[in-house]
Amino acid sequence: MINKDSTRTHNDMRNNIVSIASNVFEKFGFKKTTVDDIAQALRKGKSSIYYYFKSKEDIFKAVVEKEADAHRAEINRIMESNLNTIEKLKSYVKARMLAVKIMANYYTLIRNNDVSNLDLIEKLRAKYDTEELSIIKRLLNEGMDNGLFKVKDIELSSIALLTAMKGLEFPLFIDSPKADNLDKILDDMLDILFYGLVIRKA
Amino acid sequence: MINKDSTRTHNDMRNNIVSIASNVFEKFGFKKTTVDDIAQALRKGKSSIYYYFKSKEDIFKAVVEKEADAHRAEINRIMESNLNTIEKLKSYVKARMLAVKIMANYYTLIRNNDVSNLDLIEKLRAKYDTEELSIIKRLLNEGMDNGLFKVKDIELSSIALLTAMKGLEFPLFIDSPKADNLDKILDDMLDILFYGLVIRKA
DNA sequence: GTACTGTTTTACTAAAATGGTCGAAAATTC
DNA sequence: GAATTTTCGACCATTTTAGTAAAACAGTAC
Repeated sequence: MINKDSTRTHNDMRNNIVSIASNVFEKFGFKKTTVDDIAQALRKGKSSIYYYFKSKEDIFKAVVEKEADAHRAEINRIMESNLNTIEKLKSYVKARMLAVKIMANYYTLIRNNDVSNLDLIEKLRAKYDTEELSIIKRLLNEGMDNGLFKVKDIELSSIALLTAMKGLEFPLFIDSPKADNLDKILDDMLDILFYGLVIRKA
Repeated sequence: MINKDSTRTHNDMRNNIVSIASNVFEKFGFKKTTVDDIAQALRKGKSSIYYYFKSKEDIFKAVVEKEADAHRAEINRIMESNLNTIEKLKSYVKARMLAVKIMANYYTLIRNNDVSNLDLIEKLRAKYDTEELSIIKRLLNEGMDNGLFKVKDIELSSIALLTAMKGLEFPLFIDSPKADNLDKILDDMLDILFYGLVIRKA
């Protein structure tokens, strides 16, 4: 029978590996990082890693998930705020674009788009895209409920919005604007985007 | 017969490769950079690289040499200035410590000190150390000539000074101080170092 | 001292990756 | 059109890497 202390230290070790692996992956990227690199940073043997994780990909997913958690916390803060739905959607889009920085490892993998990692990219994309669509739908539904939005097909509009944000990723990859510039860029583009969504009030 | 234009474009291509390779080596380090990485950055096939360079190590040496040239230009500017020899030596030491940044690839190789690269490190170390000793000796000789220095054994003092500067590299590796802080740190340490060298004037 | 558990390490394997070469094709020059 | 230069695909030998199994180690309980 596993005692609770050993479970706790097991999880402590897993968290330690994830934390250190995050730094190593950020430095070298998924492909160029070896499990031995991570082991050396931990001052352990490579095989020890496999005691805690199934594979290199398993470690990487845990790293991305930890980063995603930080991003989710930010999204939840926005969703539960007292902002009207337009402001919520604006804040959400900003936070989502900043995810490029918070979820650094995930976006680096996507940016490099190395053909050898397509399988992993697709797995992760599917997972996080589903989450994003869910959030966008909640916001569009909330807007429909309170009369701020008029959307004929929430499903299609959600997909369109997500696709638009993904289109914005590329310039962000290339040229990291300062935070205030990012705000201005997004404000301008969101005002244009909303023009077709918001009911005009006299 | 090679015409001069083809020699020029050949050299242009070599310079282009060195320039692009410099960025790739800086990003990934010598070991993790593959020749294919460099080729992809150049949008050429890997084999094309071998038309211009003998080996991966050959490319890296050319990269380091290009960085060293920038450093040499700075050193020559100091040596040919009208400063007195004490000020020259101070300026030299500062410039040399800044070489950690200018010769980024060389120092990154040394910092990582991966056992698999020891042969390459030793080759490069021998080359650039010899240059440095030569410069330090010139300065000490100049100081002896104009009475500003009193050095019993120029050879030993040169080696001691070079060793001291190498000792300073490590803290610089770890924590990149801002330029003005670096100036202050070096001024303080140089004043202490010179205390035993400069003839006291009444 | 023995038994057990959790963790780490050593030795190993199969597959993938890499440095580098060769010959042929393409592009360029004269 | 021929000569030269440049490029690339296919290939090879070697090295590296992800991952595994078994052994060893450290700590704990009795």
